[in-house]
Amino acid sequence: MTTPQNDFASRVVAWYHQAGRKHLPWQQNKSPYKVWLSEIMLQQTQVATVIPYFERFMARFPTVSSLAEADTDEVLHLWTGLGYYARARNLHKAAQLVVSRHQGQFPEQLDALVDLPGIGRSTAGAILSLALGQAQPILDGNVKRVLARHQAISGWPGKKAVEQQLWQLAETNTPSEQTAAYNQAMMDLGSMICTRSKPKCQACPVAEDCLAFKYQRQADFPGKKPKKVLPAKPVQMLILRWQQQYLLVQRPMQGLWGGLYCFPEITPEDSISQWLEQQQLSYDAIYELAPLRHTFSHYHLDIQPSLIELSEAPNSAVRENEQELWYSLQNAPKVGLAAVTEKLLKVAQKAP
DNA sequence: AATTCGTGGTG
DNA sequence: TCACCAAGAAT
Repeated sequence: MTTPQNDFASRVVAWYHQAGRKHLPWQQNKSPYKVWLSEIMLQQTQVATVIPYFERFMARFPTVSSLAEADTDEVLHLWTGLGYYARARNLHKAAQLVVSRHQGQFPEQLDALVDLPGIGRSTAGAILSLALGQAQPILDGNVKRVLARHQAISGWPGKKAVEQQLWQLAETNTPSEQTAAYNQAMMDLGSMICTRSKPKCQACPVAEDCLAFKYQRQADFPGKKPKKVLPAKPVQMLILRWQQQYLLVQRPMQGLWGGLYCFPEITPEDSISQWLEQQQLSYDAIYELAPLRHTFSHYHLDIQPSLIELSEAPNSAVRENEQELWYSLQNAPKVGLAAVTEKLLKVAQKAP
């Protein structure tokens, strides 16, 4: 076992062996498949949130080929509540490409990995370094924070120039030996020590030459994203109930909640009774449920849900060319739902 | 290059 | 209650 050639890396690697995380589910019997799946789930998502999803996913799809053969609906079903559903759609496509293009084996070259949907440079670097021991740098949010503070890189990493500087640093700091330990250590340092608030610099192996620590300007790095006032979008959601089943309509694969099954939506100006008439649906009662605000990264969705008790069996599709289904909690079909849809289903179940 | 993609935890 | 944002990639 060779010691990393640069002093920064050797301190980081030594710290990893002493205090790094080694018992996460995707670190056991590491494989490119496990590392890939975990890296995709962990994008913009915290470890504690991911763990149960990862376990369920691995239990159902233990291999890349089993994932490739699955229905997209079932993949989205296992992703329900995790968010950023394009990750699941891309994961599924990439699995099929690994089978068709690479004979079921993960490619071991960076470019071939980046050519798969949902895999960018950092995720590719993580797969190659963590699972295969290749000397590839990574640059996730944790690494960005550690490097930005250590070298006092100013500016928001969302800016291309800042990102390029950080990649340059990542490349020069990443050792050619023990790269897996180094990369894992950098992520652990970022999430456990070099936290965004109240960093534990006393426990940091690279605090002695950290510029942010030297000047006590940890809060200044990395630069913050310019804040904007989120717009609010009002919408009515129609919860159509017939014999304890609820009408859900599949959304287009592109865009928000792509491929998920959601309640029909109308604008706040639209009349529910007119909409029902157009759909040739008759009803016993309409209950206006409590409004709720669901906040995305880029806007607030102000939802006015209405529970509509139908009075006779629905006979036709709500719209042509759209998948629809009648969902019951007792016999739930394996399709993808947004967190809000799940929440409203439970609310409706309790309502009269 | 700046936006678009979710959700739950945290202070 | 609410702003902030976490193991990014695609467009």
